[in-house]
Amino acid sequence: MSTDTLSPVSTLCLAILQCGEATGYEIKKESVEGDYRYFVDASYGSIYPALARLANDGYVTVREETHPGRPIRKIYSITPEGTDALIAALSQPPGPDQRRSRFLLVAKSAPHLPAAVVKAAVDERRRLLTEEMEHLRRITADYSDEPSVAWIVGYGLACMGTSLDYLEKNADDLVAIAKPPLADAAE
Amino acid sequence: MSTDTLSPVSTLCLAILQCGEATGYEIKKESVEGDYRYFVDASYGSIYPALARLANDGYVTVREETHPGRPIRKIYSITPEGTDALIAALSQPPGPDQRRSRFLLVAKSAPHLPAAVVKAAVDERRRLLTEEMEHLRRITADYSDEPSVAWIVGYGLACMGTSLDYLEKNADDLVAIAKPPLADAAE
DNA sequence: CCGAGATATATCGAACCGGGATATAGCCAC
DNA sequence: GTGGCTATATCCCGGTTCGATATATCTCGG
Repeated sequence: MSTDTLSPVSTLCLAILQCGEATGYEIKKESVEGDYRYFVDASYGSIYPALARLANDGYVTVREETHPGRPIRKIYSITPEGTDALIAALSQPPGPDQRRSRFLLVAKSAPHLPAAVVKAAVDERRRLLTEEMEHLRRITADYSDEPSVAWIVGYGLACMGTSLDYLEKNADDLVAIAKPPLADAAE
Repeated sequence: MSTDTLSPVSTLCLAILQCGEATGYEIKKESVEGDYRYFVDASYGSIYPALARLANDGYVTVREETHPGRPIRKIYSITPEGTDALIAALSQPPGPDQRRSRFLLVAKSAPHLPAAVVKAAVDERRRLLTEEMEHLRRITADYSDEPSVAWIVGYGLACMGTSLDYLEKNADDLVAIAKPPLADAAE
């Protein structure tokens, strides 16, 4: 093993490949639209280099399919060494979740922002959460045979439910904190 | 305005400076230990270049304090243009939260992992969540005069509470999904 | 039926970011 | 008094993002 610690994207690629071979394009789609989208995110610029490194380290193999005209399809498969590396990587303590929230930055800055901006952010967030939860509920049926996906979806629904609930109950308080639109004489 | 879209780190710096002048060191501490740590994260390697860009664009000013021996203290203050840029940046729809969760990757991969690994991850996560919530409860009193911080802390506590609750109720199910330690004959 | 746009697929490059190493000088603990 | 921590900034390497580019098929609106 040339590197003892796998980068997050490399770990993600191995985890996806553990469920079956895939192309870089499919891995990206999985991490943007698929079951993984709620807790990872990766772009071409990180996935393809990561796959190249993994191939170089012997953790994945590549098989090329040439379709006339189209770019070469590079299909990646995990190797036994790759499986070992994945298990080793996932065996390390996971550490806290990392959350990046533009919305919470707006909330924190509410005292310095016009009330309309705060209100728009709250509404947008409520909309997004509602949409997301609907989507999760819709796909629950499709994946009921994969229990780990069901577990994760349940987790996501629980967290988003609480989030939405807090938002609906406390939206007015937050907007009230914002800078009142009329009295801007006093900074 | 030379750039119409601020980078996330630049936005963060402006948001912090909006509450008062600070050095790069203090901004970093705020984003790692302070009120912002739950939803952003930034390092020296991103903060200092961002501050330089902001200064270059006229969004912040720098004042230098030379203490004998120590490195020069560069104290940054936001300008009116900076405030405008901050408000403009925060006025754009915030988009969904981004969550990076090593733990959920473990959960998703549970069928391919030894039960002990899954159990360790669950325990570690429970520990982290409990610690984090205790810390939040402790600081609630200190910041009761800043209502936006109180709002965010309430939000965080609600989400973490649900998270912990789901974890405690469903931990066994997840561990049960993991690969049983004895029967590893059939892959 | 023709062109606009989407889909599938990979690559490249510039800018940006993360984490560690480096420098320095008081202060605290042992 | 030595080693480690705090305060403070800078530099660098590798990893990451995001957009541009290439190209062939397929689909949809006009």
